[in-house]
Amino acid sequence: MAPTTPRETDAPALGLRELADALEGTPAERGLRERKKRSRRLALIDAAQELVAEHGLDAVTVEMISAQAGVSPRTFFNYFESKDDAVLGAEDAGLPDDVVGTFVDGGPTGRLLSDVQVLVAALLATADEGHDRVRRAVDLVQQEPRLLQRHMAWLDRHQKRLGEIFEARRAAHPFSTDTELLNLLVLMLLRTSLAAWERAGCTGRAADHLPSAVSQLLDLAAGDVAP
Amino acid sequence: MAPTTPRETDAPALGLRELADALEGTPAERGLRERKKRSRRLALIDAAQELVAEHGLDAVTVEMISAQAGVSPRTFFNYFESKDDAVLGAEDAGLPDDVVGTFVDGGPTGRLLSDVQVLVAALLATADEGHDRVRRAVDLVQQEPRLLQRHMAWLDRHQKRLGEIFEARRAAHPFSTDTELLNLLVLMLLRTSLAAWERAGCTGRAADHLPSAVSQLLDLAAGDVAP
DNA sequence: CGCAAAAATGCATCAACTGCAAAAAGTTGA
DNA sequence: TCAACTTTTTGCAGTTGATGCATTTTTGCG
Repeated sequence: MAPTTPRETDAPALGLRELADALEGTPAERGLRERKKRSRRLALIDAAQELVAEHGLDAVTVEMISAQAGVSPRTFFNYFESKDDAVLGAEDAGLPDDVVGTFVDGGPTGRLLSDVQVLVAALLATADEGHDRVRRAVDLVQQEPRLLQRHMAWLDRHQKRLGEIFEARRAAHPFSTDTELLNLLVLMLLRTSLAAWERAGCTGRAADHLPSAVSQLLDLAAGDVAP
Repeated sequence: MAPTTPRETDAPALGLRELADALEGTPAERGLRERKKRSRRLALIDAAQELVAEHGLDAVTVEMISAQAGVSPRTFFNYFESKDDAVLGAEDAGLPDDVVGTFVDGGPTGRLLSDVQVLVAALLATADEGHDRVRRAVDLVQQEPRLLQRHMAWLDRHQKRLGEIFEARRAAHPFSTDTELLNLLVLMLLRTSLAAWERAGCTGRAADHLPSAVSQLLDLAAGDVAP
C-alpha cells in the first residue's frame, strides 16, 4: 500500500484530482457504477450476438436482447443507438494520438500508402482488443448483409476525423490524392484485412493480413502500368 | 478492333433472342400501365427529394411524400423498400451485357485495373441517364450522412453480381486480387468520380472524372514503390 | 361491354426508437 | 449510519417505418 497517489488530500492542488484519477486504477474500474455500466454493455452485446447467431437478425427483437441481458427494453437504448450497433458491439475506438501525430508529421516512412497502412494497422489493433466479440461481429456481418451498412456508418463517424488527419498532413507534406479516395482506401484495407483474417479462422491478429491487401493493390497498379 | 473475343456472333447463344425481344421497343413505353408506373415512381422520387431538401431527412415522413405524390402511403412501399431508397431514387441499374461479356472475356485492354475502370464507366453512364435526379441524390448524400449507408446497401445489391463477374473473368484469365478488394475498388472509383463530378458542378458526364480517380490511385502506388 | 390481370388502397399489426417523469441505485460528505 | 445528491433504470405513451392481407379500383384486351 504505497501512498504514492495522494488522492485523499482534500484541499490542496487544483489539477491533482484529475491527475490522480488519470493515474488511478484501470480506466474501467473507478467505482461500482462504471463497472456495472461496462458489464451491462458487454452483456447486451453478448446477448445480441448470441441471439442473432441463432435466430437471424430480423427474428431478434430488442425486447429479446434486453430480456436475455436482464434489463428493460428502454435501458437498451441508453447503451446503443440501434439494434445493429449492439450486434456489432460498435466501439468508437479512436486512433492513438502518437500514431496520428507521426502520420501528420510526414508519417513513419514518408510514403503515403505505407503510412496509411500504419494508420489502418492501428485501427485493426484496437479491434484485436475485444478479440472474441469482434470475431463474432465479423462473422455476423458475413451472414447478415444489412449489418454491412452499419459498418459504413462506423466509417462515417471516423470520416470526419480521418479527413482532418489527411488534411493536416497535406498541409505540411502535400500530395495530390483526394481525401475522399483516401477515406475509401482506409475502408478497403480494413475490410479486406478483416475478410482475410476471418478466412484464416480468426487466428493471430487481423493486422497480419494487411500487407497482403496492400500488395494486392500494388500488383493491381503495377499490372496496369507495365503489363 | 482485334476480334479475339467472339462476342459479336449472332446465332450461337441461345438466350440472345429472348434478350433482344425483352430489350425491344423502348423499355419504358409498352402500354399505359408501364408508363404510369414509371411516372408515379419518378413523382415519388421528386417528392421525396424536394421535401428532404427543404425539411431534412428525419423531418420528412413517407406520409408526406406519398401525399405530395398523390398516392396512398401504402402504395409508396409498392415502389420502394424504404424511405431512403426513394430519396436516392435507387435504380437497380444493371450493367449492360456486352460490357460484362467483354470484361469476362479478358476485358477490352487485358489489364485488370483498366478493365474495371471500363466497368465503372458503364455504371456511371447509367447514372447519367437520370442526370437531374442523380445530381440531387448526390447533393443530399452530402447533407445527410445516413443516406451514405444506403449507398453501401446499393453496392450490396450488386456485390453478388459483381463478384460473379470477377470470378468468371478469373476463371479464364487468372489474377491474384481478392474479389472483396475489387468490390471495394469499384465503390471507391464510383464515389470518387461522383464526388469530383459534384465538385465540378455536375457539368458533363460523371464518367469524365473517372480517369483522374484512377490516376490518383496509380500515383499513390507509384509513390510507394519508388519514392 | 365484360372479364381477367395488375395495381392501389385501407386496415391491422409489429417493431424500432424517443421523450418524459417517477423510481431505484450509487455516491458523497458529515 | 444517515441524508442529500447525482446518475441510471424503468414504465408508459406516442411517433414512424415497414409488412401482410383483403378489398377496391384501374388497365388491358377480346
